[in-house]
Amino acid sequence: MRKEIKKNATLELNPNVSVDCVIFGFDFDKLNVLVINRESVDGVQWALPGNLIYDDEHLDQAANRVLAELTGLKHIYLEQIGAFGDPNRISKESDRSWLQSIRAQPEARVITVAYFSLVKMEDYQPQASSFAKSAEWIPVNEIRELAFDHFDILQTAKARLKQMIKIRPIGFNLLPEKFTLSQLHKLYESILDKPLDKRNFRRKIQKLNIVMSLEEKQSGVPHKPSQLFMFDKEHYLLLTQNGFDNFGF
Amino acid sequence: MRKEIKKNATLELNPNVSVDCVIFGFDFDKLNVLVINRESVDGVQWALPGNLIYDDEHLDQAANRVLAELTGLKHIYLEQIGAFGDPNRISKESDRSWLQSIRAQPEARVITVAYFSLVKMEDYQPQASSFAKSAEWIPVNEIRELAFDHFDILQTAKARLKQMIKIRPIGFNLLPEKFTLSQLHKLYESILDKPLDKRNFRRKIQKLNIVMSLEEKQSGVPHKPSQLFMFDKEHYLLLTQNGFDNFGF
DNA sequence: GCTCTTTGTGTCATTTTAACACTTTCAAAT
DNA sequence: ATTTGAAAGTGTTAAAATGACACAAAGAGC
Repeated sequence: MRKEIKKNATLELNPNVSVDCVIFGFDFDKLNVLVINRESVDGVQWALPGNLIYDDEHLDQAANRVLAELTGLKHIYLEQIGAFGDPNRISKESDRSWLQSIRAQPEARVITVAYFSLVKMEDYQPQASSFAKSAEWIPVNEIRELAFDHFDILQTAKARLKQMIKIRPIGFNLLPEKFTLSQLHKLYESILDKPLDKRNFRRKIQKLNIVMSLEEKQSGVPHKPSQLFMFDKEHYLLLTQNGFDNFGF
Repeated sequence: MRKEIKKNATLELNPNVSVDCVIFGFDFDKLNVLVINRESVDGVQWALPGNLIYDDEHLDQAANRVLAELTGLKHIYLEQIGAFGDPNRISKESDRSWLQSIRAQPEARVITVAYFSLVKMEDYQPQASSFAKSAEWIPVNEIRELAFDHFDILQTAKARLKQMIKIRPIGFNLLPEKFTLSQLHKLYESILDKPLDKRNFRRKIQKLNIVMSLEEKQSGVPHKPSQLFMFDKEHYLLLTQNGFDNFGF
């Protein structure tokens, strides 16, 4: 027997299963990811927010709890990416020594279940929170290395996001409630990682009827102020009822 | 400490992590799934082939091993669907009692990592193998219940398959090397669960250049014999190099 | 040679796509 | 007041893709 059977396992960590979260944000220019940093011998090392689950906890709940504990972000919809479980995932020495310092069983085989989400960066400024020292937005394209297998997880998350945005209007989660078509345009270009013709993009979005234009314009900008739009959830739901699941980008 | 730390964990099962496999087959008429059956108090109960992983084993390897052990199927490409881990997944009494009979720690919290694959049914006839008594093809649409959370897993696998076939030519894995366009057509209809116009379907497939027609026809059929085709991998790879990832169904 | 069954094929009207450039509006600077 | 810079906003056209639709051809079995 490898572990004792407890009838009441509440509040007991499961040493074999963790969750990690890939949180994307958009600064109107490029995609960012929320990472936490830890000190290591050779400087700062970034990691995705993640930790072991409790034995009686739903995976989805665990992801939400861990994210909140490490970054303060609460009540966001996390979607599962998949499980990552290379038995040799702890290959770097810095990972090993860090685990020694935080885990009761640093040598245990861990498989991790990864989640991703898209949030409005304006809603979450790590600088302003009590977690300021540990959580940080980093442009996705600048990341070269992360702890454990987190870099792999990030790549998978990017690919999944790219796939998903062609199928569901998740992009709107990255923008404020009121946004301009240019912002939306830039967002799609960032995620799909290719240029999209401005006029064709606008035409397509407007034809789909998934945005509604407000009576309001940008102000204070040193150029022609843009019309503001909102995501039109109702029209989108109508679309899906006819089996719509392809935005055609 | 919940379990002892072993330096050499080889051949030791990890009580918290299992894998389950959803294997789809196509009988030229409808989709089928490979299930194993177990005896229970109230008759026969079907389950997906699955079991605990070893502590030092890659998840993907574990899935292949378990599948081979339970069904004899080897060397097939399994793609991960995701992790399923409701702490209450063992809700049915029959599940509980079955676990008692096969697991060292029947009460342990298990999260399972699900995989799916598509195979040619002709390549695998459970009746003919030594596993005949336990493995069986069942039409997907006739399945109403499975052990544990396997029914959920199956639904997720179906949805994933539907998504995937619009993006990658995985359907060909379900057909023999030489097939007719009608078979391919029926396959797409089965997976997408909607009728597709025959002529438009054929036009699209042929325009994409992903099938090549052979010099060979069906024979022995009591009607006009059909041209045989093969999947044209080379042309498909060319397509992907231009970023092609949408078959437009 | 008749019947049954499935294969295989073409057109047309409509919609969608991709490519492409110039004017408008505002704030800031002069 | 005028200029400048910067992004917003807008339309046409040719080519391609889509969806709807019906009948002749080929073989096996009787």
